[in-house]
Amino acid sequence: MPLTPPPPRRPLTLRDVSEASGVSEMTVSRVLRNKGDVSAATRQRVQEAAKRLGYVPNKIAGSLASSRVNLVAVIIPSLKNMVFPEVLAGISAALEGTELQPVVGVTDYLLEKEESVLFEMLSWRPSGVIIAGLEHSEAAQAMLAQAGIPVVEIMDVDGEPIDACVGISHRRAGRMMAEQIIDAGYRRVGFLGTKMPRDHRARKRFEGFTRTLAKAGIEIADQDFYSGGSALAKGREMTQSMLERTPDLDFLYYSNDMIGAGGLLYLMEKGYDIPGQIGLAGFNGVELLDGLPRQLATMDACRKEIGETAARMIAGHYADGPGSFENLVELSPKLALGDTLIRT
Amino acid sequence: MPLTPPPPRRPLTLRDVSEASGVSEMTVSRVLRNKGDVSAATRQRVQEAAKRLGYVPNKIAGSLASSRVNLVAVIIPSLKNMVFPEVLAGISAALEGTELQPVVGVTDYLLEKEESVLFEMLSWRPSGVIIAGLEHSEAAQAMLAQAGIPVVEIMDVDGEPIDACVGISHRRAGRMMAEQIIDAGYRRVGFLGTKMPRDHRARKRFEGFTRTLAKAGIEIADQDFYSGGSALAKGREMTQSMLERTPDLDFLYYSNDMIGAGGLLYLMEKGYDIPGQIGLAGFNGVELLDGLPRQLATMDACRKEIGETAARMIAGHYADGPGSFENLVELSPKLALGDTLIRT
DNA sequence: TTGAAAGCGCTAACAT
DNA sequence: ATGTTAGCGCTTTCAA
Repeated sequence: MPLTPPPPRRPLTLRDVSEASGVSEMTVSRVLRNKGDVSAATRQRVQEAAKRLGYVPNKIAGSLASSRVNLVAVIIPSLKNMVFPEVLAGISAALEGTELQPVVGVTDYLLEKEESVLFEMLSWRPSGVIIAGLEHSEAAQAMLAQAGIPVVEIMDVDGEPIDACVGISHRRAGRMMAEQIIDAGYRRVGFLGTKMPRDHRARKRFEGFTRTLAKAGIEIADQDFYSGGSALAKGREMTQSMLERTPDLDFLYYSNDMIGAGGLLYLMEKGYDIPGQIGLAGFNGVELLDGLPRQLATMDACRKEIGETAARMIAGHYADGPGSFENLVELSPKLALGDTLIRT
Repeated sequence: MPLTPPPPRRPLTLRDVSEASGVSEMTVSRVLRNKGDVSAATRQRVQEAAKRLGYVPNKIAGSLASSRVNLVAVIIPSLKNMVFPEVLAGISAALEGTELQPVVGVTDYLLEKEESVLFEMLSWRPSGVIIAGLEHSEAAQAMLAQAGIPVVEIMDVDGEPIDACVGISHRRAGRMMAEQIIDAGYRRVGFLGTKMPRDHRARKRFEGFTRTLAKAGIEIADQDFYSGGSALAKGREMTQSMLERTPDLDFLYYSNDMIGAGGLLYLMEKGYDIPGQIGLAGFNGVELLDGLPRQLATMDACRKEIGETAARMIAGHYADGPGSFENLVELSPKLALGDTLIRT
């Protein structure tokens, strides 16, 4: 009895579907892409054959032939910092319904790695690039400028974008928080942050913050920077040691909510009166922390909106032509006073 | 005065580098890939020309010609659950130094989306697939089986893998926790979890947990499931309402550490004696929570190790041939008693 | 050590 | 509505 031949180890091609359906490769291609006019009868035969065989189109070949790659390169520093998955969610949401798909590359906050990841991604000839920050190596800037595709730099607007840009001003965010703190009457302010020379956004917030305090005649009374380890635990430790060193502080500004939460938990345990005796604020507005005993004052960095806007810029470039959108969008971080910063 | 010609809008090709360096395309290709013998002099001229022009190779064309795509498709349910970025970190680490690169697809815990993401990724002809879970649609299973590339299903080993598999047994994890709780003398146990019919791993833990309790003659005294919202806040709310409903509970088992942390914070505020009056445990061992006032009992799901092992399986397949590795690896979740489960 | 020819699997453009 | 032809930019293979 004749056996059915074993399934081929070689991936199927359009030709296989063409032969199985008795229709030319070109028409099969049309059906599979819903392009051009194909009679309902032919369409059905082709679809049936493709499904029966389990045909998966080869996008490598398709992209080469059409010189269109429906990928958007998204380059971010990390996935462990909740901020970036949220930006990504915004990007995915905005790309939903278009042909475009995000592809993520991670730099670990390393400029050299950013460069190599960028090179790698550009070699796939994506339709656009969304990249975190405005600071890149010269080579990276050259690549982006030469790529001939829309480039959106996100998260930060304090600098010179290569092409388009959407984000918040971190200098302004630092300034806004400083103003709140001053208005609320705090005077002995400590700063706790990350030891990340590469985190330009944190640096800019710090600068905006200290300058605004300085204008009001206030100097940072103490500061400390950590690296590595669990942020919650670090916030705890740093808060403890800072208050031992400088007991008369009446406000602590944390460069992210996670270490702020650690500080909050520590101070509550120690019986500090918050925000009377000491006020607290973080940065980012991570929903993750909503269930803390007190709601930490913070500032929302508009992460989802940034992702959505950036993605719409790229999609718009192809749908409505270049220049169909504002190419420099500054969003306004929203202040949330929570329970740890006295209302003015 | 003659102007230098404007930079071409068209991306550069090998041909451009060939012309600029006066060397054949083939030799340029050899230099750029470090393949075959090229004289040092030629090599240098080519590299110089490529760098000067800012040439970025076209991997689309390269992959089509060589029919090798150095991409590993990684398909996971979400990026917001810290677990998956950690698995990813393990994958990236293990792929470092190989030619292979991970590319991530997200399913949002939806089987249909998993299917479409898988189809999309397979159409790029990756060198391997790493996919979370053992439960897939029939079509997805067929695609994976037909793809002709190594497939590693991760996170879970309770089921039938298509090809290779690495993870923990969630049934066993549930059982282990139940045994600890029983040994510690707790008898009135409540369960708090996520309302995710698609989260098979949480379901299996729950099953292993309840069955083991049942064997010891203990029935779950109360249970509740949430969906959406901040996990910390939900843990808080659910704990409160459960204890109002069933005040005599002496243990709460949470399906993840985040809601467990919410519960812990709530109970500490209310002045419960933990773990004397009531014991607590979560699941996952998220480092994120290391700074809590008490260390929550939990179980490490070996996330990084899972990622590393899966990636090594794919890399090994190409480096040392198929069958060069164990294709079914069960890791042992490590129990961490913390401060919320009495030691026996 | 270098080059020339052929073709990867598909689609744009042009027939019919 | 369907088919044919000619590449897309690279790498494989073979020849020099």
